[in-house]
Amino acid sequence: MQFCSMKASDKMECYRTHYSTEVTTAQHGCEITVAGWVQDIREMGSIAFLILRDRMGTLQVTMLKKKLDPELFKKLCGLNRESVIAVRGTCKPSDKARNGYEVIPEEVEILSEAGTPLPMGVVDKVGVDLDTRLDNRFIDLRKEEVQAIFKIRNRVIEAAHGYLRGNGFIEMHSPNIIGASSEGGTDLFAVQYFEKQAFLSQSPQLYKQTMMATGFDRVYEIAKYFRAEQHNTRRHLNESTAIDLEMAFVRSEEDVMGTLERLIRHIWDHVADNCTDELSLLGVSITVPSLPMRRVTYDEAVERLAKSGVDIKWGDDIGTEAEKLLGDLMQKEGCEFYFITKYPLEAKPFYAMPENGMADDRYARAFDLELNGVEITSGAQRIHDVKLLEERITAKGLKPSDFEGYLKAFRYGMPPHGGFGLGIERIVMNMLGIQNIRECTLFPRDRMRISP
RNA sequence: GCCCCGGUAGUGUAGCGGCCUAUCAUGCCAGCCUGUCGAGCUGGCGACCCGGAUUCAAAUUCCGGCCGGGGCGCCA
Repeated sequence: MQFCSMKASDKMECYRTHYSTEVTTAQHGCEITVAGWVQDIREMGSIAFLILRDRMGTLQVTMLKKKLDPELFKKLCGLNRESVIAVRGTCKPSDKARNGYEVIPEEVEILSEAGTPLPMGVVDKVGVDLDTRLDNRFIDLRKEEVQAIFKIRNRVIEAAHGYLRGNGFIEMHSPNIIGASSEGGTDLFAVQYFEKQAFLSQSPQLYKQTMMATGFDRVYEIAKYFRAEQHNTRRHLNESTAIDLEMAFVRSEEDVMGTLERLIRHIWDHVADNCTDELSLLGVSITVPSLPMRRVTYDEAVERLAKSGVDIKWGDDIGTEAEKLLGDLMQKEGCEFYFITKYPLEAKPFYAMPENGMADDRYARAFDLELNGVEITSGAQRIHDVKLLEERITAKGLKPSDFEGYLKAFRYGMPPHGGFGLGIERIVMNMLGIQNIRECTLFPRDRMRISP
């Protein structure tokens, strides 16, 4: 260890030689420098303990009053909790301390003093409302269980990038500021764009489809969805994130569903392999789904629900309560994940491919992927015939002329294609059993909140 | 858009017409303690969202405002 051979110097040469959990028996007896946030100080008269937290965990700095410079003892014990410090000292093995060692300080540098009282505690033994936590998210995120959610979220996204790039998809970025034409189905946020009115995009749908006319064949985007719906629920955000993809030369929606289920399996696999600490911290065990995932047609779902006493008018979407009930029914059969396929055409957006390619078909080649009764993905084979697309736009009460920029991409060679959008917050929420989706995004945007 | 519910110290709560000079915990401040790790003990600090109204009396009832939570619809 090069740090072992380092001479003690008057000045701290660096703020950190080791993270809390990186210290091994090799460092015992050597000088190390550690840095982080002061989580707690327990002063007991002649001995005091300072718990220092860094991104890997916590460690203990032990101060014996008799053996320590009085100035240094006072300086360390007088710190406010959550101040940021660097401590240079000797690493001493100890079976009484966490991680099997403690740091006997020789020098401390106060890098930032925390004010008091804290707007909320990091390790206090009292509850904190989600709202208070979100108002003070920078402190909330100091909690290891909160960090665990985002470490797992990071792995989810990492897995998606890895799987998709490994399977010929290229990452794209579509504009978030769009002109008037939109896919419909939701309210958009209006923004002033110089002298014009513009909107925040509800999804990259029309752009990723446009990309199918280019020859890239397979694209994906970690996309932002902006939706101006006045919903106020535990599973909706006004700004959300999705893994959105589109693939060309598909024979049917089955090709898309196959990609989706393999992607999901890879994500679950990757999280299971790389997040054991985080999962156990959150008390969650996850099961990598086996393939193929169960397919249930819309008609079957409606029939099953009818048998359980919930009547859905054919053609209507399956409501939240019914969706939950179906989730319970499927779970009894051992299916956490299941597709609902063959939706009524009328229940799906204009770009969904009718089952037999006719504008007045009864069903669409569209599917949702459900996880424990919550929709995490919506997808379909898309219409690639411009005539049919225009008919469907009209049938939805929209004007084809408003979609001219989009339709143009279909007139000069557009292959059959399909795709889906997979909500990242919804994945994390349902994977980890989190009750409120706001916990799954750093700075959530909901009906009331635009800050921080 | 529709329908419920709530706002009491920094944080989380109890109180729901007079017993409130407002409970408890946590936090903060001071003191004691040589092995703490949800440390312990002693003392102290700190709050009824705002504006009207009712009443002898309002944290408590009513009206309005502001802020927030949840459900539905819609969706990821």
